[in-house]
Amino acid sequence: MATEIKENGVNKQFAVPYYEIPYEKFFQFGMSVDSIVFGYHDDQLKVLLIKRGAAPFQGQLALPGDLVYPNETIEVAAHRILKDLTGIDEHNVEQTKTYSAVDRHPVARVITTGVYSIIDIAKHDPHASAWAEGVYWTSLEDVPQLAFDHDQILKDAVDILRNKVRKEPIGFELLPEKFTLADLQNLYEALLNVKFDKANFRKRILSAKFLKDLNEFQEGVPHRPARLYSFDSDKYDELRANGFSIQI
Amino acid sequence: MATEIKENGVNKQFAVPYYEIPYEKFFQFGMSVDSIVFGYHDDQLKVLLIKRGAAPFQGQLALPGDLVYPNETIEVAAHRILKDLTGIDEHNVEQTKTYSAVDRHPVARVITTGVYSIIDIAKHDPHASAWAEGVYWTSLEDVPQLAFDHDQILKDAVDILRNKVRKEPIGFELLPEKFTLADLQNLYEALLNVKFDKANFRKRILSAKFLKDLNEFQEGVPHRPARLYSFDSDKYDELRANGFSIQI
DNA sequence: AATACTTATAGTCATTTGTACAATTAGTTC
DNA sequence: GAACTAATTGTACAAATGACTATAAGTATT
Repeated sequence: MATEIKENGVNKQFAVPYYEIPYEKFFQFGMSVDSIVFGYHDDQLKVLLIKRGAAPFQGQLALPGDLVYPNETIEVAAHRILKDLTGIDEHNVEQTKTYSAVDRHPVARVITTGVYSIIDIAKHDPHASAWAEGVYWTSLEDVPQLAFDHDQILKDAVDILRNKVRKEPIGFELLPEKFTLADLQNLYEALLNVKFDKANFRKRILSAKFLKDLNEFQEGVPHRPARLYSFDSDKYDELRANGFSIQI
Repeated sequence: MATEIKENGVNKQFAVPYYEIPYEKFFQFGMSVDSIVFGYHDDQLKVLLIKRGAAPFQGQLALPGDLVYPNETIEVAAHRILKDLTGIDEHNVEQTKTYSAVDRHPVARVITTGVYSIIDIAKHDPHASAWAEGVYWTSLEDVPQLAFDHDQILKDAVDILRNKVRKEPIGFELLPEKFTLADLQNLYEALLNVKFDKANFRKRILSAKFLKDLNEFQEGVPHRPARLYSFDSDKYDELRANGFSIQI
């Protein structure tokens, strides 16, 4: 290891020789994370927006997001921030893209990473807290102009979600433990904003073999009760390990 | 717009009320970019590595990357840095992921975004400059342990590249203006590390209709000369606009 | 208790796509 | 001209897709 030159406890040798810009300037970025939380309920796909209660863009709708703490990863920050602003706790996030336009934040140089997740609206009860003045589940077609570059961030996230959904079982956590094929079809139709033929959807899903037939049936419906299934994640992992991938 | 509280020219109202951590601490991130440059030549897929001539990880192989300037986007920085370190100028980059583990950089808090591109090895002549002590085209299977978390960054990039390649025409800039179907097949085989049946590959590609038949033929080959094609980007854009997507 | 109504599920069938492989073609080299 | 190499075309069967019909199993209505 080469000799280390330390200043304020920070080794700067690796950067110094090649830049004319003062060293400190390289370490003045703010990092933020913006969550695209998709929600599903009653066959509808929505996105969670907050009303900003602080400048900039005070009063305007935005994706829930904020600055990353110095000792956090993006993913940890996403979890904390979403909980702070909306009370929503549990969610598995995945990155979309990182946005670094120099003027994307009107106040400081802030680079942001988008992360998305899908949750069951019925299982969560968001409420505005911290500097959020309101939280709203909004249908995609009703989303108004958002703060910052959040329009673009949301658009990109929708694209990524729809691509993902077609390639692997996603969103089983959005259905009850036991669900019917019609439930599953409704979920996919809401996520993708398309309609499938019922008979063919059934064939395709069943041929993928990651559903467990529970040999139970719906009750209390005013028509022929449907068969209940559950998601067989062991089977799915096994299929996946063998390089298998479905196509919806 | 709410009243703005400025300090050192920076509006801090939006952050201050909710954090116990001093404001400045949120703006001490370093941002870097690491380029995964895939190269193609002689039916081989390689990745461009540099030997680090500065701490940390001095002497070790790494992806070419460095800190983003305060006035640059990630993409602009990627271009500049790759040129500085290797002399490679033109390349279209796309993001892979952003890495934010708190200790991923041993010296400072640096978040990095991966970007990848594919270039024709024959058309570029990389040479080490700035703090790079060497530049190497390395076959994927020969890549040693890399600096930082670059092993993971490279692995993720390969996955993303391979996914991408299967879904849209990519890498036509890696072939000469006029190429044969065998050339194209070799390219895909190198990128994906698989083998295709020649007859079936031909049928699939031609049915996608984004190749222009030039009605010209190879010359000087010791066997039946192959028909030459070029990539018809007008046709491709048209197909793409109609929601069309190929599957290799 | 028969009929209407609703949704689930099964089956049919023509079409397209995928895959393996054989056959033919068009050049060069010996 | 025969042998060789690789390009290209063709063929045959399997599998997947998609539109559609038929039947089943419940409840609600009369």
